[in-house]
Amino acid sequence: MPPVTADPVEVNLINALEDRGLRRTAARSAVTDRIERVSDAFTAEQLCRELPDVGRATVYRTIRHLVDAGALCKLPILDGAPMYSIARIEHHHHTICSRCGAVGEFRHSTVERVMRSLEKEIDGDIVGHRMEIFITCSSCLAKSEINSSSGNSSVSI
Amino acid sequence: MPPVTADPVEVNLINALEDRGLRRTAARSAVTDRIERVSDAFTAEQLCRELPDVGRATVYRTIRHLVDAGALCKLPILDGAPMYSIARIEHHHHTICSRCGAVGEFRHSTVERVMRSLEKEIDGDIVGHRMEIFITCSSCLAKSEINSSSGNSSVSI
DNA sequence: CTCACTATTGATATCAAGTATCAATTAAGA
DNA sequence: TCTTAATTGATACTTGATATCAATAGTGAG
Repeated sequence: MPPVTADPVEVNLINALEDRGLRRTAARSAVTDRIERVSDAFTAEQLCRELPDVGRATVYRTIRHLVDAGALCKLPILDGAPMYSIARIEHHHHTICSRCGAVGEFRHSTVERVMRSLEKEIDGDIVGHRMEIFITCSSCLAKSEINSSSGNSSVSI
Repeated sequence: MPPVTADPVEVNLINALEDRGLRRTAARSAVTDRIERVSDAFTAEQLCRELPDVGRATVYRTIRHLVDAGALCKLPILDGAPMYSIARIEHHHHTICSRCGAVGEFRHSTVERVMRSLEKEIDGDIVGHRMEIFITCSSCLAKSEINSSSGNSSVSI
């Protein structure tokens, strides 16, 4: 079964910054290039470690610009540093693997229908919503099957 | 229109701690009593300020025990300190007023149905989900109506 | 191309939330 | 009451993130 996807948009983070009137600089390009190469969600500290020649302040500032531009999603992580992922599709929700932390995006019309039906029941005006689905992703499932068939039970949650 | 509610369970935080084999102490009672009196969501720092005679470490520890016991929900706030609210109903989602921060709980069977239909499409096993609805609550709506008709705009966000 | 001006950078200091430490205290069962 | 282990809280520390500000580097005008 394929992962749930929907209308991926072209990702060009440095352009997203220029569209907001920000200059194209070496430091910003280094940050956006790196983010585009990371397939998973990442933390700010992680980026700082991978870009030792870019100052911490610049990494944090660039991330903030990208979130403001809507090019990055800040994921509502409960513990530890917040994580970010590229917003590849317009309005979407996230799947988060509770074992490896891999983040996926999905869009589902039923979620939007739920919102409309809730509108009648909620005591106030709905201005937005957010949904995360916690999963064990297929590669983690595969790993644990290998481990359990070999008698090795080293899966940590 | 009434707020959405569902089967409120009796809340007794100190008992929730005792059920987990933790002692009933003056400091813990002070913390749980305070939490039970707070109607809204709160932060750890807020509790510390309101309980100057209880050590910070104890406040943080007690909150963690309550979350572990399932008696408190840790809300996934994107910016600033995480907030906590009493888990009054079994499995539920949250409404968060984006103006005043008031947190409500709701349960909706359609959300559960969405999960079941997504199960077929997601690339992995679903192990949990979370949903937050951002609203402007009825009292904030009322305030802004009063202000716009009287010209007084003292609403603070 | 050069100049002038402003945005940007990044080392550093600082802030804020939260945790670890550990000696003193206290709850609770024998 | 006594004993023992749990609990407390002052303090130091860790971590994530922001503020400051002098030095640097884009960019548009001339």
